[in-house]
Amino acid sequence: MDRMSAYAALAEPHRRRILDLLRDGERPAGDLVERLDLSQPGVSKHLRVLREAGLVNVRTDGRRRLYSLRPDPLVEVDQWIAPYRVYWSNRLDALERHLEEHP
Amino acid sequence: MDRMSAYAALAEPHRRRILDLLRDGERPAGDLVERLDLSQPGVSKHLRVLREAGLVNVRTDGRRRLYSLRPDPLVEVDQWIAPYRVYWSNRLDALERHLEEHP
DNA sequence: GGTCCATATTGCCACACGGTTATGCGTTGC
DNA sequence: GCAACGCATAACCGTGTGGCAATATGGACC
Repeated sequence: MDRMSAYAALAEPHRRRILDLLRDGERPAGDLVERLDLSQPGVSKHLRVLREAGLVNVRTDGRRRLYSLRPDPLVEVDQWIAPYRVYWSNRLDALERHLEEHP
Repeated sequence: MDRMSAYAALAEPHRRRILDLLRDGERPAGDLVERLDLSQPGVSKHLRVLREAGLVNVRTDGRRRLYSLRPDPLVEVDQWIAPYRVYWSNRLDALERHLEEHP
């Protein structure tokens, strides 16, 4: 298994859910297992993918492992989408102009 | 094959490249084949995925098929990322404050 | 040291993905 | 009609993914 891109990491719904949960702050892995309706090893595997994609940080605290968000790769994705934002806002502008001229 | 989510569709680099090319406007499939270093059926398969994910439109023009961008699913992705934008801009603010207070 | 707790890793499996070559199918132009 | 074009689909294949149960690892507590 070689490292997965941020885009590929985001393709999996459970992984997006994990990131959403981490927006509230650092959480131990077990916390995530409780809310994900997925086996513990399943969650652990997804966490590994997110780690390798650079989307999360881990910190060991006693026997727990605390995960937190590391948004850098998301910034990259956001930058990829940015030009499309321009694209669709232009189309909305065009629509508005159309509606103004043909009410 | 059941329908692929926009996120999953974006996981494939060739497909992102196709969308990038379509930002310049409508293009026939063959045009995309030329620039993708991929067999014609390969491109065709990716176009099918993009169609089923709602990311592109097709229009038949004689024996060509013209593809164009349909950004709606990207808007959804953008909306998913939006809260993270807040997240990392807060972190940047915090960094700035830190630097101001400890120059 | 031994036991329990929290998490990671392994082994296994069904299945989907991405690629290729070969083929089908509608359209155009002679 | 028929040959060539443009593209889609079919058939096939190696590889990766995502799920689970079982096991290993490592810290905490007695």
